[in-house]
Amino acid sequence: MTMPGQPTGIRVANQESVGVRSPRPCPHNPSISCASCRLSELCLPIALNKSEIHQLDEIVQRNRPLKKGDHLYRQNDPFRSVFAVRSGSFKSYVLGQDGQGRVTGFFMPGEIVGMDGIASKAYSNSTVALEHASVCEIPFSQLEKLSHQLPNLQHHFFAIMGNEIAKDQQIHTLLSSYSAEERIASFLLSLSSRYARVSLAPDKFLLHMTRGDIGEYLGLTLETVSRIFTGLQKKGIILVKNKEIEILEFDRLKAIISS
Amino acid sequence: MTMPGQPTGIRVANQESVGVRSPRPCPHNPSISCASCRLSELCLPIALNKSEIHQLDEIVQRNRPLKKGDHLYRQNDPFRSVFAVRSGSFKSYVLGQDGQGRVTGFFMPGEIVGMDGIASKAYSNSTVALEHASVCEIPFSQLEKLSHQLPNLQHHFFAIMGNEIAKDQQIHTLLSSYSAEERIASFLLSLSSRYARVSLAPDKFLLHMTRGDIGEYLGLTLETVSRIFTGLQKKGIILVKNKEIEILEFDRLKAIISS
DNA sequence: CGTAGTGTTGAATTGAATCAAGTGTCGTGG
DNA sequence: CCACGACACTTGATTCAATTCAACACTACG
Repeated sequence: MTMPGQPTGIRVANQESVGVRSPRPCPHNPSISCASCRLSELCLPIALNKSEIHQLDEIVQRNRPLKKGDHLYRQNDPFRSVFAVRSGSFKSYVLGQDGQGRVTGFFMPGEIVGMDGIASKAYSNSTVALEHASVCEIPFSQLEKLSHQLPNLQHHFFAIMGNEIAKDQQIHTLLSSYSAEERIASFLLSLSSRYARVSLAPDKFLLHMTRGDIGEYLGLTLETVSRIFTGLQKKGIILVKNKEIEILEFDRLKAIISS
Repeated sequence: MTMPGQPTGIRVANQESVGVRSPRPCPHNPSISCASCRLSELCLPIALNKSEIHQLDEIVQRNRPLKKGDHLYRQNDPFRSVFAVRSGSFKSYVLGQDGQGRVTGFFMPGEIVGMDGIASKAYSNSTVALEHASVCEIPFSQLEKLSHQLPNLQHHFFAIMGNEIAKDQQIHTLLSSYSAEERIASFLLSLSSRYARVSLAPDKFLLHMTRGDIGEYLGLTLETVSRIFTGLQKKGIILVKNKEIEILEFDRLKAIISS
């Protein structure tokens, strides 16, 4: 089973070194339009025609870049917008009554964050940048209005939300019946295919989150995450160097999950 | 252990539920309209005016009742409709590669099931009746069309999906950081408030699912579920008699969660 | 350069799983 | 209507995977 989060299209990416992009406009550049954005076929504009994309463009606010540790929004903030990640990555988390944080998700370029606030009109978690990052802010009331005019957009946004629901159910399964090693293997494969999706190397990437973040997300302690990483490395399946992960044997990593 | 959802069959319903209903039309009655449905203020019609409800009525198909064990849909079936539970209850589950089932959700009257299929155009889980039950089937393409005409409906369906996403994230937190006892306490309180929502006794109700189902849902074994139930009973917090649960002390049950 | 945050590794502990009887309940068919 | 068999549930003994506790190493950054 693949992990939530990717429409599974194992696209092979360039073999550039970690984090290096092709020589396109700076990914943080706020002046790019939806039409020219390199994520347009992953993000909201998918399935829209030129004129529709232009209308979408009108309501999208391209915010200034966020620094590592900057919050996009906080738990209980009034809900106004959803955000399309443009560059960098984010984590969402909630604070338990004991002050402990629980990570509820990681978000990469082309993914939509903030949909948990739609129903209650307040965000139910906080979302913070894990590295330099930028987003497109999409005011939800305007998105609704525009969706009402553009059936394609309405259809696509229903699909995005449906995908989020399906993904969450996969995580439910993951947490309720997978071992620690299976969870980590699943997590790495999920990250890999999400990197592939944005044309970054699927076999060598940086973990911008800490071991503790991964543990909270997967329902494990940070010590267990660390031990599993070194275990997988000893087996020759992956290579771990601090925050850099290289997947050496995809097949064996996949085999762990379908045990 | 039973595989969730064998096609088996034809078992007739057990005694009527603990909470007694007011003497309204039979809840399985297929001839009721949205306007006259006693769930109208929980279900899709909320926030619609009379004429809008009438239009919704036109696309809703009131299917014949399902018997315990009947499937509403199965994993990989092409997605066509979402379903509003009208009476009875359902469970959704996926089959692991080992043939083991994992329960992904339980659904009660007024709740919407089937949204996991929206994105991929195929249901990602199977859904089966836990007792005599009936549903309103809402063909999704028609719901989309109508949503496009009725901004209120579009808004409300976005909210329903957003609510599902927020709910799934809470389960994520539950599974990733709560102990067995906390999970069970949380589960019982969730059921309780969902019974209250449909005007059934919140302190005394039947568990239509098995201990094994609950275990799969909460990431526990059926033995652990059973032990926790008897443990809570010994503490005087709940009363367990086979499938019947009575909550004696809500406060202490709530206190378990915020430990 | 020092400090705080992050990560690794080891040893001891433990919560829940597993293994194993045994009882209770219900629907079916004799 | 009763008896049988399948399934559901309980309870106990044992095991084990992951947590907890603890010490230390690395890295990054002002």
